[in-house]
Amino acid sequence: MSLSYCQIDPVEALEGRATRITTAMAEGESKSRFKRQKVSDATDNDRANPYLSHMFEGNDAAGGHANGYGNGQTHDSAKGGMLASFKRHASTAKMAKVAEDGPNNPFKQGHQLSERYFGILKKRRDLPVHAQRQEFLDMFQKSQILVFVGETGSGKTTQIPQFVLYDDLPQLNGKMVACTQPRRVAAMSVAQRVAQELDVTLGEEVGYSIRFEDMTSQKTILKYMTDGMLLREAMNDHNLSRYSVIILDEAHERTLATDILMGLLKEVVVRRPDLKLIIMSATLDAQKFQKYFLNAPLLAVPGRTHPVEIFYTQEPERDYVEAALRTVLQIHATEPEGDILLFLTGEEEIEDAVRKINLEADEMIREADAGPLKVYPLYGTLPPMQQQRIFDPAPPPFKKGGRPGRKCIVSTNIAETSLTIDGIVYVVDPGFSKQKVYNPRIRVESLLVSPISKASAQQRAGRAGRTRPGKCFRLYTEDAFKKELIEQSYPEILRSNLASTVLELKKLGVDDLVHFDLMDPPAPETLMRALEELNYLACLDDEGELTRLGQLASEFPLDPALAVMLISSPEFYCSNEILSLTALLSVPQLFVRPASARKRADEMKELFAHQDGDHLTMLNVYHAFKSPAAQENQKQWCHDHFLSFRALQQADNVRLQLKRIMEREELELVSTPFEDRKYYENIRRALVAGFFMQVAKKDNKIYVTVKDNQNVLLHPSTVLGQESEWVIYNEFVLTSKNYIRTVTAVKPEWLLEIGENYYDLDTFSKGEVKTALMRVRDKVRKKQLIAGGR
DNA sequence: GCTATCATA
Repeated sequence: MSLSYCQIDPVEALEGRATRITTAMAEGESKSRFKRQKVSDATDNDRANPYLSHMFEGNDAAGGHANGYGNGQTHDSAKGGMLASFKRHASTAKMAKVAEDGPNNPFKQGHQLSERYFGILKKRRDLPVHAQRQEFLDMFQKSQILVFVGETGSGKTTQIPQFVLYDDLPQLNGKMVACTQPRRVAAMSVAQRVAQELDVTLGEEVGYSIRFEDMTSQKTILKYMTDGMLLREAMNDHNLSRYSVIILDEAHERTLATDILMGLLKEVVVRRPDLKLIIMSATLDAQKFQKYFLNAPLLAVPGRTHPVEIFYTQEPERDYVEAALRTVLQIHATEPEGDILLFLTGEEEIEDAVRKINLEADEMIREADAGPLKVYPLYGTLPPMQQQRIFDPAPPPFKKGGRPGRKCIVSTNIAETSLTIDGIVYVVDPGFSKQKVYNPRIRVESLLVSPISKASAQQRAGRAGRTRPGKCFRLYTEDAFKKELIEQSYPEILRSNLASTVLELKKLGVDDLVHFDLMDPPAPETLMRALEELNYLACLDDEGELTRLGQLASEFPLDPALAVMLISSPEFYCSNEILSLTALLSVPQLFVRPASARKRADEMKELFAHQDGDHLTMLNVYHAFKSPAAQENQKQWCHDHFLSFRALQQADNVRLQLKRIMEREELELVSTPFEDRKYYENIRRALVAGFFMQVAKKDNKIYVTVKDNQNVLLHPSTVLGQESEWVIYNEFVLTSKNYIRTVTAVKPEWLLEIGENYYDLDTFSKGEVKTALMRVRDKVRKKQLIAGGR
């Protein structure tokens, strides 16, 4: 298909390109490769600026004589105040307007509304959703479930929960309104914005709840939270009884947590007729939500955006990176002022592209009198300081009245949803992103560069119209867009290993997984694999019921194998160490290896290396990080040792959270004395308790995974030598070859002893692994016999 | 001889 590409040497491809551009410019046909198609709406959004709040003092606690001002309505009574005449689910937009107009704060007894409040109120009433407030209320009051469609810029995330507050009055019966977000930053910044809009202190009437931070109190009536957080709460309160209304925002993103919540809430609304549910989504798939929720009524509100012109290539591009670079330079040479956003797939590709654009731009400046061009990379693992640079203003022209300067941001799809950059006028979309895929047959998750969906393409285009009309250059044909791109990306639940999810569902009280009503049910094989995995981990018994161990494991925000390893670790006298290791294994890569200093980075890593493997090496790193020498200036220390400060900090944070759960569940925190000969051996044995299913055995030169019989290689980043016969691994990475990464040497006797059920040799197919294990088993038996005989 | 999209508890 035309979206695929053949890899050609990019440098070679780039040569001869400068001429092409110059010719194109000279002939005035710079956009000849593109066919103008249609005008689409782009995005704008009113989302809160997290920095905004610092501009205001934001405290009105000093004021507040309660008196019945104006409209003869009230003095502030204990119940209602400004809202005294409101009845639950019987209010009108008009009534809300009167209450909003003050002068007293309807949600904060005895407080007058501030000047800032009225300033914001004016702007709020300009938002598209406000025109349909009454319509919204009519539907909300009539129906238990409502699907709400609002394009970006409609104001749905900030306004709808407030509309709900005025009509649901959760304070009257001690309940809350919840609004979920897929991302933590969004939950935080939206809560902050809405607290301002309601003229209350963040954390009081309006709060948020995310992992590591609960910014709510007894007073809270509106709570923004991550979808994962609400799911956690559901585990201990199957009816989510603290809430009278639950709003699932950004449902179209179809995160795993959102999908599970939808399935769950579909059941909860039956048990709780008093609970109302609002599903908020972008336009495209609204009907699908409606249908899933038994034809719930739908309300649609337009967004407010600037138009974006879309251009397609006439012919498919062979090499999307080369085509992307060419397009960026062409825009710079020929288009009026405005910044550029280019979407590529990963760190290396992006750094490479940044380098090349810089080179070419310099040449254009020298030879074609082009304006200055600042190029910035953007991806998730980029240090925050460098991420911040994308917000720097574009460079000014070289001389007054000269050709305009601009910035060009080369980004992963982090700029598609998570980060918005103002001032982007041109988007270049090659049509690819890295996506997670799961192969249940070999139980491997991997990342693959794949064509994006139509919905993603639209989202990307929208990024060009945030501040004014923009243009989007799609590096594929219109035909490819129409015929080859799927409508929506596959939801995460269809692309993941579901071991964690199945454990969560069990804990949520869902017994019959097969009949659990999910919007997109995963393949039966994926479910079977998950159940099998949990059974081997002894989290589920043979009947599929949650065991005591499974109950415990579900308390931890960890993959089941990691949770089981942690819970078992006191038996191996090393729970303190496994606690650290578990935290380290659940954060991003510790070791930093910049292209410019690979050798020095490797030398530094050598300092921490442990001959028995990467897990122990990571533990050494953590211990060194916590040593007095490093604590003095952690950041510098990490930098000097080519370690990721962010990852280590995060690991510290996770460790603390896990430790609290250990203490709550009365799991002992113990260590083998460091001087003890068995210090490291105990840790390696504990590893086996969680990862006995991820073992490989050396067979001649290559390794073969146990049971799945996959040929694998040790990842070159390992500290382990080639001589270890049996290894456990943390992950299977499928790139240029099959690699196993983060590996540690183990003894086969431990596998038979600690992973007893899995290592029932009758279940093994004939082969080198089985024969070797049988030999080990016989040896162990003989030893036991002799020992027993004495 | 190394290819980490983005999130989440």
